[in-house]
Parts: sequence; structure tokens; C-alpha cells
Amino acid sequence: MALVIYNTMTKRKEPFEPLEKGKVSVYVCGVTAYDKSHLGHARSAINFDVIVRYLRSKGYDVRHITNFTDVDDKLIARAHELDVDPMDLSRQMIDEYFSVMDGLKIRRATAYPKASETISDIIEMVKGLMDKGLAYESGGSVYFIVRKVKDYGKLSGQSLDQMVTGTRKEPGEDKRDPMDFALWKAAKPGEVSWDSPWGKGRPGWHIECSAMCLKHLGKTIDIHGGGTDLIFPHHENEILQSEAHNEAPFVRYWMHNGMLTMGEEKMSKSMKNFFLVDEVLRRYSPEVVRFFILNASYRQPLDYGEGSLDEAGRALEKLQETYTTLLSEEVSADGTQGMEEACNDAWARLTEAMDDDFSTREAIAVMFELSRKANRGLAEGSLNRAGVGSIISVFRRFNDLFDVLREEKRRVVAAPEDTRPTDTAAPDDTLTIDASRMSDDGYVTDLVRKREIARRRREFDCADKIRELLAEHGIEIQDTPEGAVWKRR
RNA sequence: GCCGGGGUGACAGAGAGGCCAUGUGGCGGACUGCAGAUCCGCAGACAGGAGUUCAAAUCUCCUUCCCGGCCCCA
Repeated sequence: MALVIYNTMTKRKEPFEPLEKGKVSVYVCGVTAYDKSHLGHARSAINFDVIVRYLRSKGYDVRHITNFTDVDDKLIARAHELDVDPMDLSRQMIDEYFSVMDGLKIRRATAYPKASETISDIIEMVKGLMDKGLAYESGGSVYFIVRKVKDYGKLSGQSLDQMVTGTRKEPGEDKRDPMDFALWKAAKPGEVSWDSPWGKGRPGWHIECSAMCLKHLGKTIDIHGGGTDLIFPHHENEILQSEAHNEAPFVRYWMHNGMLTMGEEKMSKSMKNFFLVDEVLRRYSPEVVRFFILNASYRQPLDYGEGSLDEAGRALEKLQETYTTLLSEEVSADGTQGMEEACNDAWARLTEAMDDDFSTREAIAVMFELSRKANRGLAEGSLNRAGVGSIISVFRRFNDLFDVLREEKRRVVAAPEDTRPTDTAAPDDTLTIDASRMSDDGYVTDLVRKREIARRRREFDCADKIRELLAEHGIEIQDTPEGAVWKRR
């Protein structure tokens, strides 16, 4: 079974064949480090996290690079506003980025190069383009001559002549053609800058990605990813620079994730309609956030509305419930059913879905179906130990990719044999709970056992009171034929 | 204006020629002291119009509405 990837360049799904057998180079555009990350950034990170995990699970040796733009107009402006050094601001935001991405269980990329640390490579690249006659210096800035390359617009489908009307010329710039874009920008007084053959300045936006790809991954990379909002002009211009400079195809597969929207509008800083990741993580678990994102196709826009994460949480809870039950039953199952076939089938369908352009949604649907089969078997008591084991194994392999489930067992409190009236159960009017001991599992188990006894004696007021009090402390009790079961929410 | 992507049941969101999505929610049933969880069952859909086909939510054409990109952006 072969992996196919939707390539933005050809607008088709294509069989995936890396340049070098067994190895995959992946470059994903990162963030401009001038502010905290919002959920849109999280979406991109989560999508590519799973994509890389899947590629690795297929045995590929993946080299994954994600950059930080730490030199840019907005960053300088923000630093000025806050009256801090731009480099300090970006360092702080990069720390914040790692903190929330770790919080979302994103696996770290192979490297995170920064624009500020790639200056010499960028200068080399700009020089190379000038030597080829594809760029010129003007007023301390260097511009790329767009009209000298022929396949402009091959990624975005934009045509040069249509564009001209829409392009503005910033004051102070001295471009020969309004379509030309900056490779190197002359420093304005007081700005962060580096020495270059053209005087003090800093890199243009697009060139850093081209330089980093070349430096860390080579002339031709397998996968280049980013949001759909980067297709034009960012990625288009990267192609121009890199292919002109390297004289080699730049990217084999362009992958673009859809925007996260709110009320159908793109979530963005400029629209001030965004949710910061750290705020969201205060209210929802990383698993729920991941599930919400992965429960949609990465290419389509996804709407974030009030209640989206709650709904994702309820759905995920179902899978978690099954998984937890399976883990709890792992050693005690005593039926006869093996589930071998159902598990093989589920895994086959799951990988088939993932092979089809990383259809995480489909994969999740498969898990829900397996979950139902598992619950049925569990309810009937028909599963044997191997059966439970093989379902767990599918869940585990799924989770290695998605990372949305927690490995937790349920604590079962078996029904005490002796339910004759004793003083073990306190009368409901005097029952109190020592809140300070609620983190003590033994104490909780003790209370649950007291409730079990009360239930056996049909003292339901007392039993319900205990259930209620525990619930106030986030402890949930479920009665099962094997006894009461409890967990922390 | 130009270039993309879309309009699917109450909602969220898959699918891309014939079959079931999946989840939330709703209804009915089983289980239960109650609750929860779970299981079984039911209802409900492919923007509109034409065409291709034995067969279209899926392909083609037209209409219409929405979103994104064209300064920065995951």
C-alpha cells in the first residue's frame, strides 16, 4: 500500500517517492516570533506533527526543519512599542512557542534555525543570485528580478500580468519593476542590522526559507509545508529564488494546511479573532485540542466555534473510556473471542486512510468502529486475554501517531463480600469528607468501598451522598457488575 | 478583477461513480435502586438547474452563495 500526498503544485494526489530512498526531508514554515502562538499556529503544528510521525512509522528517516523568523518589520515594530530589544522579544516568544507546543505534545523538529543565525548563508545566496544577473542592488537593498524567470506563478496559478495592477510600491523603495521583491533590505536608522556587501541591512522575508532549506536539507527537498496563506507570495517567491540559485527543482511535494476560522473567518492577529494556545490549554487538555484538529482534514478550513472543544472532548472521552476499560481488563478477560481479524482489519483500514493523504478523520472513524466492537465484546464478556491485548495494541499504535489518549487504568473497587450491617458506613447526615485527603487513592478507595456497602444494604441516600461528595472533588464513580469503578476527571 | 478552495442530515465534519461514514445531539429499547458508561435499533443529507452513465453527493457545463490569497500571516 502506497502513500499518496496531495501536491499543491499539481493540485493532485501523487504517489509519494522521496528523492533519496528511505529518507525524507521536510521543511515546515514556522512562525514570526513577535507574539504568542494562537490556535491557528497550533493547527499547523499538530497537522505536521502527525504527518512526520506517520512518515517515521512507515520507516522513513525524516529530517524535519522548522524555522523562526526573528528578524522582521512586525517584530521590530512590536519591540519598539514595548520598548525592548527585538532580539530579546523574539527569544522570549520562541520560549513561549516551545512551551505551548510541548504542552500540545508536539514532537520537536530536527532543528529550528533562526533567520538571525542564517545571515551569512542568506548573503551568499543573494550574492549568487546577483552573479547570475537575477538581482540588483538599489539604495542598499537588493531585489530579485521577477521577469527574468519564466515560470512565475506555477504554484499559485497567478499570472504576472494580472498581478501588476494589484502591487503597490512602498515609499522609499527603489525597485525597477513593481513586481520585484526584496532579497535584502537596507536598514533604516536604529534598526537591527547586519553588515553586508550592500551596507547594513537585513534579509527579506522569503530568502530565509530558501537559505535554510539549502543549508539544512539540500537543493531539492521532499516536502515543504505551511499554511495555505503562504502559497502566495511567500512560497512562490521561494521557488523563484531557490530554483534560480540552485539550478535544481526546489520541492517535490508542496503541502498546505487549511486555515482555522472563527465564524467562517480566518483566525488571525490582524482580525483580532484568535485564541491563544496557552489560554486554551488552561481550559482543555492537549489531547482534546489535538483531537479537535485531527478530527478534520488538514487541507480544509476548520471552524472553531463556541463548544467545538467541548464536543471534541465528549467524542474523545468515548475512545478514552474504551481504552481505559481495555487496560483495566487486560489481565482479567476470560472469554474465548480473539478479535484477531477485526484488529487486523481495523489497522489495515487505518493505515489505508493515513496513506491517502493523511486522512486522520478517516482513521479516527475506524477507531470509533473498533471501539464499539471492543465495548460489545467487553459487555458480553466474550473476549479472551489475547483479544483484549490485540485491541490494546491497535489503540496503542493509533496513539503513537495521534497522541490523544492517556494510558490510564481504572481503579476497581470490588464489592465487599460482607455486607451485613456494620458501622463501616456512616449515616448520611454525619458523613463528611476530608478534602485534604482527596489526592490519596487509598482514602478515595475507602470511601468508594463504604458506598458499595451502603448500596448493598440498599441505603441509597447514603450511597448517593458519597457519590455526590466525591463528584465535587472531581472523582467519578461508575457502578459495574464487577463492582464500583472510579477515576479522577 | 485575477488565482485557489468550498456549499453534505439539527450540528461538527468525512467520502469523490454503485455499498456503511464517524462523532455530538434527538427518539425508542436493553442494562441499572438512581446516575453514568456501554450495547441494540430508529429518524435525518448531499446548494439549484441541465447533461454524461445501466448507475452521480461523487464526472461535465451553467447559475448562485460562502471562504481564502493577491501588504503581513500557520
